Amino acid sequence: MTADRAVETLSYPAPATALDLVERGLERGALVTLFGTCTVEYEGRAASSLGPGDRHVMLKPDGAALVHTDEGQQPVNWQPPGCDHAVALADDALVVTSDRSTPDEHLEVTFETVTHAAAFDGTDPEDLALTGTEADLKDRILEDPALVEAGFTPLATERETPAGAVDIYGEDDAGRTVVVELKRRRVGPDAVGQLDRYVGALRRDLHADTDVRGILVAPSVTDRARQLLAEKGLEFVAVEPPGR
Amino acid sequence: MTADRAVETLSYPAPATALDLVERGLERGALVTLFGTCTVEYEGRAASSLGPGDRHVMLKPDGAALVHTDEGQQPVNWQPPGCDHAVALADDALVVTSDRSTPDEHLEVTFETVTHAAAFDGTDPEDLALTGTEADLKDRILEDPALVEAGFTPLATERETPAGAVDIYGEDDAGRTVVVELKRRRVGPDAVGQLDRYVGALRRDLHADTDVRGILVAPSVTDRARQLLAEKGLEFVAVEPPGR
DNA sequence: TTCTTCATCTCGAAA
DNA sequence: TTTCGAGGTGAAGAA
Repeated sequence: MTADRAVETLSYPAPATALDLVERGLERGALVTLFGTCTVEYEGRAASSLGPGDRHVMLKPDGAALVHTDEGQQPVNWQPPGCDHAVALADDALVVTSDRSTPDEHLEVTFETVTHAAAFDGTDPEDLALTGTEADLKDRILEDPALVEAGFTPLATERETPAGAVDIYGEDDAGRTVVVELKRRRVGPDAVGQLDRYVGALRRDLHADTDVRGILVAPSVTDRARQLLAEKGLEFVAVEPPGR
Repeated sequence: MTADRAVETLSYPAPATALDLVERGLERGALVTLFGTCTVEYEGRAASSLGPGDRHVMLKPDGAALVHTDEGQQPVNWQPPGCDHAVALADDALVVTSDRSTPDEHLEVTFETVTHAAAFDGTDPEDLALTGTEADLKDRILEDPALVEAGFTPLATERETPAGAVDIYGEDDAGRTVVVELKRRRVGPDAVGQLDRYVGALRRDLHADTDVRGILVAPSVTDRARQLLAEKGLEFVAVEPPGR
């Protein structure tokens, strides 16, 4: 990048002109965007084809590629970070490709018209500070175990079992083993199945005379999940994640 | 939009000038992008804060908002479709907000410097044609049920049970009920739990003398999932999804 | 690398 | 509207 120009743009460029901007942008580690009429082909874990339309393409210096239409939060096509971007001319069309291996994946965007091209140079030193996650809910429970039930004593977090790591492992006031599974939001049947796997694994792992209780801690449960909890002999306690 | 200008751009605009472009762009249903130094605050299902840095902001006419850094496939902050975008000036800073209710969510991007602003007008009449999905795998099995096992007869798809809909419901050559759960990729313990829920629900639903087999059909399984299958008395058959 | 689980998951379909 | 499961899920942390 040049020190005095953090952005370089072109409107209605000739394909060769756009090619030059994109090539130089990728070369210097800029974030490159294109808007125009294009088709998109993808082949890799699956395969897709997208006919002509106006879309926004973003090529990131870390190798990520995103193709956005004017609708939806998710890109219509993409490539994850670590891909190699390339740009070329084919029959007067600008062709952008992004490839990777393991797994082999190929994305190809062919612009019949480039409406706009840009290369942005910038830095972002900041990390996102996020609250209200499952980790925050765990901290809240550990600070005040009575939120689960009076007399509950946490003994370990992320305790390993043959079925995976338990969110909070502890015991109740009668000395019975307690497995707590945490969810930051309303839960369905999948979370019950997860808790049941941990409880089952611990029942097999510990001595046969050990009683194991399973408690699902979340803001709320669906009807089907509640029924499943009853069938499996598991419990539910309503707790909101902190941080609003 | 004007018929002869499908894109409108500004480089290093004064805040008031950028405000004007963004307001008009949102008004006419254009896709609006901004690049510059900004801070981002979010509050809703969770809450987050992001200090100053250079980011790319995209406002879609359907109400989606995306904030991208130069790294990662996922936006660092976002708002789903259906939100109301607004833009304003505050102390000579350009402030972009995006709000929705149910749930109440608020996103606020404050630009200390706007490097670039653009409004794109376009249309996208095409739908993505995707192959290699679970639906394609289902079609493949229905065309050739012997891929599951010789003598397997599909009787229904999406058959409802108290635990949810079964991918393929059928019977084997001995007349036993068979529940097939399909996955387009290598499966872990979660898929086994899902199949087990369906099998359990059907065992309760059908007469007690009915034997119910559960078969997981996927390209491959993890070790832990295979062990879980054995514990639950469930089966696995390796089948690749078609397409490619 | 693979495995496992979380996610402001998103998205679509069905009830 | 809520519920449920798929997704080219992505991303993080651990083995």
